[in-house]
Amino acid sequence: MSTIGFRHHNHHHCVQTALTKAEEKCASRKLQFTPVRRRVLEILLEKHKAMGAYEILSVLTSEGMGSQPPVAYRALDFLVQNGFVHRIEQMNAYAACAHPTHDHVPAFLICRACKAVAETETELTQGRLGAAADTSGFKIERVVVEAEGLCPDCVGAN
Amino acid sequence: MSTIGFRHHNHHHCVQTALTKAEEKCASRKLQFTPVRRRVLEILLEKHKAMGAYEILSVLTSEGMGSQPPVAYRALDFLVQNGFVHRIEQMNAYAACAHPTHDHVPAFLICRACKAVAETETELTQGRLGAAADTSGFKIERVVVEAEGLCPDCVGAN
DNA sequence: CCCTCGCATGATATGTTATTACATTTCTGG
DNA sequence: CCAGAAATGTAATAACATATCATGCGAGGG
Repeated sequence: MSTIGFRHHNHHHCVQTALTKAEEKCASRKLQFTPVRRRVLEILLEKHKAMGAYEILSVLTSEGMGSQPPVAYRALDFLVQNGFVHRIEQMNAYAACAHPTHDHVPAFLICRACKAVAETETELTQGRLGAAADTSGFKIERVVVEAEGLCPDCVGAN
Repeated sequence: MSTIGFRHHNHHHCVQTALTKAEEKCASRKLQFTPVRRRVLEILLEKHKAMGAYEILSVLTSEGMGSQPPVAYRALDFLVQNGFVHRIEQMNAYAACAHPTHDHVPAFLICRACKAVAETETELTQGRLGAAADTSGFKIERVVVEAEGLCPDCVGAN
């Protein structure tokens, strides 16, 4: 899979596509794609950046969709749970999944200058970590892989 | 390097050794290994687990070494900066480094049941992530690799 | 010797992120 | 239509982290 996130593209189109896919996936799994959940995903897709829960909440509030933290956290939990959104641990923030149509182990490239986030993929049990887990008898269920550095634009700009 | 953390060992001995090493390293680099910094490292080494900043602070407080959050955070910053302690992003917690004598990229195995943490190593630019970075022109400076799952003890106990 | 500069600490306040708890409403399947 | 499950509304609070400014203290230069 190729990296997504540091390229220009037809954004309106990709937002619509992703929302439609999410709708279909929820329908087929009998999940409730409620207005708040839908709107939170849409906000993340539109912004195309990692956003904090309170940042998302403030958008919701300005639109009359709830003003208390649990509103945002519940929607985010649902979206993360179902693979539409990933949590970036390093930033305490959330970003729409770049390829939600298939199961995968996400890995991120995070620019420390402009905060852009690109998503790529990795394996659950990579080389050394997987080996270490095997050796010690540890059973890996989830991995967080997040690289911090400078994105192409910011490397140039210093 | 082997995984450390899910094995029994002479704990008093390893604490003392690590403290001595830290002392030496600070001396050689002209860093101030002050009482608070030393004690925070010692607390983490003794506990041999990831601890939150406020958990550490409460120990310090009970010993009369300061009671305000900045006391703990400053000491932790120093210890992290100098490679004596790692921050576990997923847990908002801190753990003493298992092999502080050489520079490395830490990777963690974190038990979701008992919260035990084992540290191993990885490369800055592993397989797919490194490839993705190269392709897109992203310059990786730091990586966070944290696996969550069940440690040998908890796999057995369910 | 003493000054001062850099670093560490003390202390207060505040900012940011996340959860608990409980009442109420809406949806879904039988 | 009803009962139970799922989602939402709302208030309060917990947990994690930083900004700011005052104070102490030790090493090196004058």
